[in-house]
Amino acid sequence: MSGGDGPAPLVLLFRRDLRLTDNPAVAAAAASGRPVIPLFVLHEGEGVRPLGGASRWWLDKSLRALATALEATGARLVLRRGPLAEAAAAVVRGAGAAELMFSRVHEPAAAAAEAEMTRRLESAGVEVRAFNASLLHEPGQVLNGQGRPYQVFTAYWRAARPTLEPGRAFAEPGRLPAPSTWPASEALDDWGLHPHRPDWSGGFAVWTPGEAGAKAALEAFVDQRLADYAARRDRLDAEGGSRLSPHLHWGEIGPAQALRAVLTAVHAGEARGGAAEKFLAELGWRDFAADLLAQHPHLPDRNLRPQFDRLAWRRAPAELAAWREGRTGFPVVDAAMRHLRATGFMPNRARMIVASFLTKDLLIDWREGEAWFWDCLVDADLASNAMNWQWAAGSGVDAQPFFRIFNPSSQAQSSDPHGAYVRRWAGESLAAPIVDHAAARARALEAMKRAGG
DNA sequence: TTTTGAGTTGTTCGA
DNA sequence: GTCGAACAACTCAAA
Repeated sequence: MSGGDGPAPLVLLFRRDLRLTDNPAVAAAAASGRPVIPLFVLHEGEGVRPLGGASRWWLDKSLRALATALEATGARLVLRRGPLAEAAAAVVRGAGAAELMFSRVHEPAAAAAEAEMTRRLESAGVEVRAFNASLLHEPGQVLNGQGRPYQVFTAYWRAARPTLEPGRAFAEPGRLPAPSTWPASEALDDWGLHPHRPDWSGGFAVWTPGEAGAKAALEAFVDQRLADYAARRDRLDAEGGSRLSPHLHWGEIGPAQALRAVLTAVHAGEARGGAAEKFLAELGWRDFAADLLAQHPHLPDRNLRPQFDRLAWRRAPAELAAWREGRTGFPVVDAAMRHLRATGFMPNRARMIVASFLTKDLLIDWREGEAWFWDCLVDADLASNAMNWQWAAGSGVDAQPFFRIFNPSSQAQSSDPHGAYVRRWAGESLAAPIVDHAAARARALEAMKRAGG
């Protein structure tokens, strides 16, 4: 504590929790009685994968929304770049802060950076408190009878689901006491998060990043689509998904808030338990992916099943480019890939179709697809993206039988029976098919049999 | 330790 | 057109 003019300030470090409502770190900071200095660090350091383009676009808007919301509390959002530990320590030191609070990011590299930051601050006599604002269950929390982490979702969820309760939301902050002087902040415009030359983000206007947009999205989902969720989420022509994934990724809304909203709707008789359970299981998949990534730090870049290391993936740059750009000649694949580029999003069912097409029909390494999704998706999430690509390729822990290869035509027939989705996103000029599905299927089966044998 | 049942999302073929 | 079986083998989780 410095001087005689009140308590030393507290640094409130925002991570993947860009919200004020139901945020444990924000609530704790507000209750501390200390002046609060909100900080966001754009973490650039070793082992940390740079954000993809769509994620950068989203973060730009979300930080602006957070800064505005903080202004209403009398606070300012301080922006810094650099390795997390250095940037946070510099702000703490400069402000003479006595405490730092943050909500954990559970990815291995991020967790390591947080541990380094914590070590450093604590050795300088600064109190550090960490919270969970982004998962219903943190990695390592759900264990089987042997005390070991689960490797398959169904068993994981059987154990995790019964422990979920609506719980109480953390209080919103009122006015946050301001420090006598504010640390210098970088200018968001200087970070260049919004794309330029070219600005490809015109179609992203369908999104409203930030806490207000997240709350509106949750409300619209619960009111309008939850009741039919289980059936319609697999329809490409119905927009039956929750569309919450990017908001959840950046923590503009927490999974606990979604859980409460959904259970409340069921309780009020606005939706059946079955639809709610289907959605809750999707929240469970987020937790499960984070758990798997913590268990297997190489999930994003190494086959979980080692026999896949022997698989003879094809190097086919022209076909990879055709896939990326939606020029494969398979209407549903091309529609989905164009949808992705235009809006930064693709429905879950479409993701499975294009992932199966890349890894089976084209026999191209799933890591190529993972990288493209990482760059293009507004909800790009290291754990979920990697887990799902490995699942689609068959190289993951919770693997499907390798002969389970999607047929683009029958998938289109069941998920887009009237062709509305295809017309919307790939209405004009479809190329001739770049592969024959039956032959490609046989090729993939043969290659996978050889690698697995 | 051994056994047993099961595993997000599928496709094809033949009766 | 509809239906059920076959498509491999393996790993995981629990009893």
